[in-house]
Parts: sequence; structure tokens; C-alpha cells
Amino acid sequence: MSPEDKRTMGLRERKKAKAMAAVQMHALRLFRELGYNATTVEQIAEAAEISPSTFFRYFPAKEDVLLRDNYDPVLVAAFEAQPSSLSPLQAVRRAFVSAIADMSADELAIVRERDQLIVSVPELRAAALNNLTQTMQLIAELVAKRVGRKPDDAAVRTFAGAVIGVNISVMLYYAEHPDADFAELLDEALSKLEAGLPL
Amino acid sequence: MSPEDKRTMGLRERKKAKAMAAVQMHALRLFRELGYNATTVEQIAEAAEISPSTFFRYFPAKEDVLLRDNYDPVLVAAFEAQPSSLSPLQAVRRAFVSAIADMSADELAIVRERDQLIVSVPELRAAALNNLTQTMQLIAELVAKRVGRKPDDAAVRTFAGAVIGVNISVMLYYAEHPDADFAELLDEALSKLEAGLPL
DNA sequence: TTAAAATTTGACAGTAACTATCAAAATAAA
DNA sequence: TTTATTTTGATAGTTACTGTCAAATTTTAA
Repeated sequence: MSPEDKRTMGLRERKKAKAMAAVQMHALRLFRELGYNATTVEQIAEAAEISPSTFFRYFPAKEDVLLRDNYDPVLVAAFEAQPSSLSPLQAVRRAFVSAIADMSADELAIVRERDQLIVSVPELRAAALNNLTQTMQLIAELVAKRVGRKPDDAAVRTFAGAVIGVNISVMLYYAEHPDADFAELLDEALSKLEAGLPL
Repeated sequence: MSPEDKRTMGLRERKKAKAMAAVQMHALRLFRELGYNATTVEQIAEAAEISPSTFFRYFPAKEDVLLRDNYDPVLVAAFEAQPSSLSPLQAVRRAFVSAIADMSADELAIVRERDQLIVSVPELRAAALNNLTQTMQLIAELVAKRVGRKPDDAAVRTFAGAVIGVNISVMLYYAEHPDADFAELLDEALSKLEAGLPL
């Protein structure tokens, strides 16, 4: 099987991906019905008709069944699609907003539900924040490339930190005001950062 | 015992605080010697000569034995000691720096060791980030009071988010460059935020 | 189509972080 | 000292997670 991404392999992986998505669906439903902590991995596995062993083969920890997503490539694409005439902060801002705008209503509903769960369950919140750390690194790399610096440049790191911090503050607020428009909240917050955090 | 903080009660609580500090000491030592995950709560309890039950009575989770600290009041005091002529961001910046400057060399050494452990162990990192969320709320409250707005004001929240985000980026960097001066790193990072995140 | 090889799965056993409970021990109040 | 209150530790149980291995499945080769 030297040709790395053979059609067969693609099939195999696609099947796996489908199974994982099913597990995630069942998990989200159970979390909604019973609460996160009251739902055991065993129950999720049973609902998805897999063994607990397989669950942990798919997801290294219980939290991951809720937290795993594929937004990174979306963000990267959205960022790199921004015209180079924009400042880095403007580019990040528009990338976020356009990435959200590209989501369907169904996706957005799931994002909202996930966000509420994440913020309200300490373990999930902690793990999600940990993930944001990687997103921070990602932003640092994207911005570094754009402005021709190294990702560990102090200014670049600080930039990425501030952006992620603003994201966190929006996430926390949104969880308690789910009727607000997430994209709008984020857009406004980043515009304030752009304006030098006026008070 | 109507007079709430009787001397006797103070004694009792002081004793407890001392016991807890001893547990933390032993835990840190064991983490250093064996690694965080390889150290069991049972071992910590044994070293500190308490029962595992008591450990969990002191610290709700294993992580807390490393993460619990009392820097909040220090930060509050440092912030409120800043002259009102300073901008909120300047005040926060100086508050952080002066709070760090007030620490002894021993304290700083522990901070460094803790920081390295926290950043390198995912569970600790996640829990620490979760704690920073509370610090974010604290900053929002302090700043809100200072500028006469509500803590959930959008500008205030965004401000606090950016500040915490910058803190996180510094923490992550410092863990991998422990020879750097933490206060200086933070001071520079916050100055960049003040300058509008130049790139 | 069938046989061999590689991968995935599930069953089983085990560890360690917690939780709940309750009687014994230490401490405070009377 | 005696009584009341709080703190502790022992015990038992739950659940997230890990490692191992044979059975089942799937892929490749014949």
C-alpha cells in the first residue's frame, strides 16, 4: 500500500469517521438528557453500539467526545483568504467572522449547545481552554507567516494571546446570553481590541 | 460563637492552614521526584501523615494541591494602590509587576517550578487556565469599579480577556524559557498591548 | 474465490481519582 | 469535667482510563 492515500484507505477512514460522528451525536444527546457527569462512557458506548474499549480508542478522554472538532482548517483557510491590505488584527477578525458566517443554522445550534455545556461543566471548560492554547499557537503561526516574523517573536505571541483572551471572554459571555449573535459579539470585541481597548 | 472571627477559631484555622501548606510542600517535592502522574494521592497523604480522605477534604482534586494559592488578594491590593492618574491598562500592568516584585527569591523559585509543571502536564495546564478564568472575572470587577462601569460591560470584559490572554501567552513562553525574568516578560507584553499590538 | 496478513474490535483485569457514609477521635463550649 | 461540635480516618463503592490478548473483520495476495 505504498501510495499513501489509496481509495481503500480513504474508505476505511471514512467509515471510522462516520462511526466517531455517531458516537459524538449519541454522547451529546445523553449529555443533554442526563447531564455530563451523570452520563458514563459505558452508556455512550452502549448507545453507539461499540465497546467502551473502542470509545477510548476513538477519544482519548471522555471530554474529547464533545470537544473534538475540525475548525482549525476552516480558520486557516479563512485567514489566508484575507487580502494582504488588511492589518493582522483586521485579518484575524474577518477570518473569525467569515468562518462563523459560513456555518449552517444547524451547526450554529450545535455550537451554542456545546458552548453552554463547556462553560458550565468545569472539566469541559478546562479542557476547552487547553485546546484554545493550541489555537493560540496556530494564530501565532499564521500571523507570523503573514508579517514575516517567527511564531515565537514576542510581539506575535502577545498578539495571539490577546486574540485568544478576547475569544475566551466572548465564549464565557455567550454561554450565559445564548440569544446573542456569537459572530457579532466576537466582531465587536475584536474591534475594541483593534481600537486599543477603550474604556 | 457569634463573634465571627474569634481568636480560638483563628487558631483552629491557622492549624489547618499549616497542615495544608505541609501537604502542598510534600506534594511538590514528590511531583518533582516522581512526576505528577506517577505520584498518587495516597503517597502524598502518607508523606504528609494524613489520610487520603483528609487530603480530599483539603483539596477537592489532586490538581488543587499544586494550584491553590493566595495571589488574588495581593493582586487586588496592588491594583488598588495604583494612582488614579494611570490608565486602566497601565494600572493593571504596574499592579502585576509590583505584585511580582514583592515576592521573595524563594517564592519566585517556587513560582517558576510550578509554572513549568503546570505548562507541561495537560491536566494541570487545563485546571490552571480554568483558574485564570476567575482571575479574568476579578480583573473585570476591579477595572469596572475603577472606571465606573459594570463588570459585564462589553468593553470591560474584552479588556479583562485581553489581559488574561496576554498573561497566558507569557506563562507558556516562560515555562520554556525559565531563565527569563517573568516580571519583565509580562511587563513587555502588557506594554505591547498598551501600544495597540504593533506588528 | 480462497488463503494469508494486517488491522480493528471487544473482553477482561487492573489502577487511581474521587464520593459517601459513619464511627472514633480531637477540640471547643458549658 | 461534661457535653456538644467539628475533624478525622477507615471502609466500600463508582468511574475514567490503561494494558493485554484472542476473536472478528477487513485488506491484500494468490
